[in-house]
Amino acid sequence: MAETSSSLHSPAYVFLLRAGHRLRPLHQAHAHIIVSGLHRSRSLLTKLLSFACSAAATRRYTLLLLHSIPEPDSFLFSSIIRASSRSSSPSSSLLFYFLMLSLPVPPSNYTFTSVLKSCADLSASRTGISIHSHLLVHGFDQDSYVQTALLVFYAKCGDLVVARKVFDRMPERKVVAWNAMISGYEQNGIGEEAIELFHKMRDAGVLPDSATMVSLLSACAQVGALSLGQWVENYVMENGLELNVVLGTSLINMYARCGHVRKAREVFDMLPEHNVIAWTAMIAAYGMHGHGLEAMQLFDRMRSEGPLPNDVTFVAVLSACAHSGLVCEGREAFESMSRDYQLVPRVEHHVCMVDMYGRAGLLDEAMWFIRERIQAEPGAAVWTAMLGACKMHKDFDLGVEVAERLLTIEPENPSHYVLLSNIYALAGRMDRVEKVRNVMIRQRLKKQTGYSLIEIDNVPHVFRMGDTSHPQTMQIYNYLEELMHKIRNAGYMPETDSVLHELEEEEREYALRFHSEKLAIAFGLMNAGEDVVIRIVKNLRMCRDCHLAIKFMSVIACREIIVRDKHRFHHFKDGECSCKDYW
DNA sequence: GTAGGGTTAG
Repeated sequence: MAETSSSLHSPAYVFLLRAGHRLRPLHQAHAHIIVSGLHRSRSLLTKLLSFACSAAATRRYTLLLLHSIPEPDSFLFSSIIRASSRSSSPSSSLLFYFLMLSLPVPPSNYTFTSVLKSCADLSASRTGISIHSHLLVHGFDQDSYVQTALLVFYAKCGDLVVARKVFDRMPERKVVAWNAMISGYEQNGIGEEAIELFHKMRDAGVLPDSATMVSLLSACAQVGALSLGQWVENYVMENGLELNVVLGTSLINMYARCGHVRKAREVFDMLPEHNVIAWTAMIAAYGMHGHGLEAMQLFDRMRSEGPLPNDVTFVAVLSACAHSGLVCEGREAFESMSRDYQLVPRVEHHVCMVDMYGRAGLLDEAMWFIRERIQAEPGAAVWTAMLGACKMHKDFDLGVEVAERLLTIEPENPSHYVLLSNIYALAGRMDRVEKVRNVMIRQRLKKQTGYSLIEIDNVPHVFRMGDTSHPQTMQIYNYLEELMHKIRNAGYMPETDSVLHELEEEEREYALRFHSEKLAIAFGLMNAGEDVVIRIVKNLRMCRDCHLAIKFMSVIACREIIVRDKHRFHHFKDGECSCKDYW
């Protein structure tokens, strides 16, 4: 095919560049290329095709274009595969890849990085695994770019063991490879591993960059590692890493999830630019701390001076309303979503609405919403929210009905059984409680075990219920006994409801007194400085009894106690909780 | 022309 050096200086090329990713101008540029007699220029056609792929032009058009080119080469295929892998329909790149193989045109290392990225983004695990074997056949398994793409593919598909294998076998690990592995752990909810790998990275003498810090902060947010998060902020400042909107958002999220809403807001105000993700993160931050009014104020400001809210923003807004009892505001936001922003409510939004009505005690409204406003068959998440409401407001009949429906939808989920047995217990149906427990034992369903984490002098300590592994165990239990005695004298009465059947059989003897958050608080009161706020991170929801006990503890110990549970924050102070018992 | 980064319900 004729290639003239002039084709890249031709007016047609300028025309093409100007067209960019817009479809109609691309058609015009195509016409221009033909009219100027440059339709044999491979570089121009490659560029045109790549633009067409990024524009997610109709597949018909791109295929037509492709077929009009005689003997397309490896470079051309790699270009369009890369362009499609970054477009809104990455599956096209798989199509082009298999077309390439069938011709056959030999793939290159560039081909594999792109096509693996598509598999990762599509979670196309079977296809990705077969492509793994292709790249072995073509001898690209030692290419560090291909290896990193492969690692990311396995991590995105959730196979961290294989991802780690790829990582460990890399002869040379640059910062990008470390970042990919750290991010992989974090994205899969294994924040501890992400943090551990970060320490290994430092030991290996690899200098972290901004992307490392973003993933690391997410990991800190996940596990509640405040001191490491603060270290990261320091590092960023001292090493002159630019506080851009991505890094800033990660920092906001870390502070919010580690209990420091005010610091989160400071970072938000510091950012040079605010996109929809940064706004959403800050609204969510207020929401999870029960600061519904602040969340709504910020949302109003966003509507008047910020970017357009997206569906994630509305999840944050509705959740904030739900956790603060802002029913009218929430209802209006829900309507506004489709009316003003043409956003289609998804399951998450429905769940928030049901949760919002439910928490507020408007169980009829919640049921009405499920019946009338949800088009398809409501999923398990919606019923879980409904069940939570029944439990909170002690509507046992409805609760049992809902729980049984949940079990038919997701019979393999142990937490539904726990909820159902709780509802039966609250309703006094002990016979049913035993039945449910037996089903669980027969099916070997085990509920998650709870733990609580507290940092003292930047060192994290983890406690589990009835934990005796800590070196200070004796002192902690003695201290806790004494504390429980004091709060009983102050008027605390154990909420025995909560003892029932949240526990496995052998754990019952520990009952309520030694739930992990109580152990962590006792340990914190013993070891933290006088005026230090006690901060606990718990992986499950708190039970009613702990919630009540901690209110008393905040008075007796004269201390502010902040607990993050599975869903939100509780700030205990002077005998009250910021959630206003609204959780 | 190649690999890695932030927000969301229960």
